[in-house]
Amino acid sequence: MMNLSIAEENYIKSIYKLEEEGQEAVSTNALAGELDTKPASVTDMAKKLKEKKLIEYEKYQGINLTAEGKKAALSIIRRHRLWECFLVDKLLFSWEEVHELAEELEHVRSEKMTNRLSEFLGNPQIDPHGDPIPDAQGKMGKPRAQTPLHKAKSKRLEVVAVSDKSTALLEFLNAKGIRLGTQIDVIERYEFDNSIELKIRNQPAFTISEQVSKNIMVKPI
Amino acid sequence: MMNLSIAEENYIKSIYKLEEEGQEAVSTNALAGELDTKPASVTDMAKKLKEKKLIEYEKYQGINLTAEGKKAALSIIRRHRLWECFLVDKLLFSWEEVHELAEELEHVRSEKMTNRLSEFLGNPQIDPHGDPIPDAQGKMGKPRAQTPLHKAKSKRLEVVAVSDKSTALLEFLNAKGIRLGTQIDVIERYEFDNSIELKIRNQPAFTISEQVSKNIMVKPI
DNA sequence: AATAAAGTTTAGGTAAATCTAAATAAAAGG
DNA sequence: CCTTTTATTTAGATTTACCTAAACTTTATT
Repeated sequence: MMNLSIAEENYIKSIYKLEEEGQEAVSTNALAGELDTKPASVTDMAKKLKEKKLIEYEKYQGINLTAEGKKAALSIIRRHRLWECFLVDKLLFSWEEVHELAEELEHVRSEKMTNRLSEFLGNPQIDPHGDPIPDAQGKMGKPRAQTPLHKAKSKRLEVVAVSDKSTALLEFLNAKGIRLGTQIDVIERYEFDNSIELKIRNQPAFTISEQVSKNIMVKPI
Repeated sequence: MMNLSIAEENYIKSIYKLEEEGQEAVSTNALAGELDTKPASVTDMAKKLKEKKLIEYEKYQGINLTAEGKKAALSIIRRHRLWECFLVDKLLFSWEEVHELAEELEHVRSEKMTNRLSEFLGNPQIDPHGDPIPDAQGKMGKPRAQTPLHKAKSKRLEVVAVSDKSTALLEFLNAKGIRLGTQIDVIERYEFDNSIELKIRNQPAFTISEQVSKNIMVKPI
């Protein structure tokens, strides 16, 4: 596999993420937003990654990963998620602390180390935020059937993942007692602002904004 | 503590190493050799590190770490050696494989993570090559009394550290059955090329070059 | 002490990854 | 369908960490 700089790896990862989120072709602007950089920088990098055959790219037509690009992305994501598992399971970090650290650890590229790490952790299938971990061949266990809470139909739900990994959201969820596996009862949906009133276990009901419910992935039980 | 780039961290680490090896003031050339770069680049970086008050430096007079520079160095070395322990103890790498990987892992700068890693490993005092690990306050357990094998006087010795961490040397030592704690009997010293004939346990005697014996640190038993 | 050799610095340049400002293309709205 | 808005690209700078070649110090040698 090609040797990618850290910057290149970050671009590949972000393109993969935006494709996953449903963008047919990833736009320069969207990518700049995701990477917190400027559109002009994205255009520059797009040319380079096209040169390396990691993306398909035509002026003004957006970006898509090639098969090789996808492979690279999955390898980076694998490393990222395994390190998150390590930080939570072994170093006892809580789930809101690990994303930033894993952003750095993921760039240490050694297949041998990655595979040993996986083994050491018991070959985990999902990371602390509920996301599936690609295997050594780059095959990603398809996520369990899941819907963002704001679109879920049932009243009884279980939290299976969180799509926003920002410290802010995860700390909020901690405070509310929401984690992976938590069972939620939807009490009321307010059309006005799309907020949702819900209840978990024996605690008093509380309300969350659409902003939050969009990022909680659930499945019915 | 200041925010250092990876390049800056590597310079600091190398300066520390050369100072330890006895250089009163570290020369531009020596540092260029250590970092596998060119003297002109060292001069450039020296100016920057002086600006940041991490080194003392005057044109043509060589380089020394300031107190702050020393602190930074010890923090990097702590991370490096803890990761080496992790790789050997937990991921079951052998001692010749871990130096390069730790060179990358060491640049992930998080005190919290470093301290948790240390705890997770049982607060080890020495790394897989026998070098002491600085504690969270940057205090380095002074190495046990040790001499390079080529200067040792006694006939019965124990290996306490290896100063060259190159894969080549460590693989050679593996092949010969020399590791930390190994007991060595010196059979003969040949003045001609300063090679040493030695014997370990029940194995047949063999000879090592001065190049090798210089890098094996021993203590008498 | 003069000169040669070795070590170090300066000057000027390059590549990667950014940026701003200006130019250009695509999309959206009347 | 023409114009305005939005998105994207180009051009030209900047920063970091390098480099080479030439100039300059220091040290060693006659």
